[in-house]
Amino acid sequence: MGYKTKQGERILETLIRNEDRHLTAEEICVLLKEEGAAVGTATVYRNLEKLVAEGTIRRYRLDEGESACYQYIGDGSCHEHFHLKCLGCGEVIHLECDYLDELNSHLLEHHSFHLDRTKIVLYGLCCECRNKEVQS
Amino acid sequence: MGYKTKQGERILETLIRNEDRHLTAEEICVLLKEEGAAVGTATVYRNLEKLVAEGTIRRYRLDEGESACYQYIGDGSCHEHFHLKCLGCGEVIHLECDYLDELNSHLLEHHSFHLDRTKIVLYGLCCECRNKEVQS
DNA sequence: CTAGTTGCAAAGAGTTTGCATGGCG
DNA sequence: CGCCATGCAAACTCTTTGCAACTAG
Repeated sequence: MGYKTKQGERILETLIRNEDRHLTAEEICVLLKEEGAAVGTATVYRNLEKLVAEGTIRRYRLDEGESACYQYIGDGSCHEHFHLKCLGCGEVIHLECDYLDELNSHLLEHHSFHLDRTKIVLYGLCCECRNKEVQS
Repeated sequence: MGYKTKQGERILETLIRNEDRHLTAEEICVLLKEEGAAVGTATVYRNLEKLVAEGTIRRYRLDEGESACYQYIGDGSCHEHFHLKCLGCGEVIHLECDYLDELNSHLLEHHSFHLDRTKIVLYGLCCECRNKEVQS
């Protein structure tokens, strides 16, 4: 079970080519259509689901009401990172930081919880938006 | 702007009465209906939106595809906490822990990011599910 | 009286599913 | 050839919106 199809390959290619970004299902559809090789929405979702299950890509939702985002994980460990989403300007900061290890250790030692480092999204205010808010 | 209505009061009461849980909009509808004082879905959503904007309740989404949850914040600072959601059994662990301060400091000092402590949801595996996975 | 609020039903976004057709192995 | 994948459209879930009736102040 698991045939190799043109559509499936093209979807994965697109994710790999954009591994520094996070794409929504619809963005993937649009990209594929622009390349002249449109793939049905349902097919995109079904392939994404498989890739997530395999562990090839990660999936997370950046905010309420927004659509889910997908990102190629790659083989390295360098892709474990925080996402910091600013509630002011909406910017998403990708952050690769060793502090993750500390957080991980703390949760493990004190709360017996094994953190999944691929899905972390924290909310707050970035520097600029924080300043604006303080001033007003 | 801002009348006091029976419906609005009842919605807030329900949230306060369940401040240790997180309720979805639909659960609130059902609870109100069971009390014999049904409130329209749209009204529930509109009131929740206001309460979130006021900062009276918090709102977060525990997982993809699931509906948003709402919880009364109260007046104390003791309600700032992590949510740890186990990807194995689905259990949500509410955790009040001083470590939050450290995380906060780190993000502020090293990344100029001011954390919103009301919206934190981390994913991973709880102790039991971790053990199961290691064994298999 | 007048502006904010309600409730219904319809619209909307994002995602999933049923089913006939098509393609991989 | 058999099974899996595709694509379309319809279904579905959660949430928002339009609008007329209602109600708090």
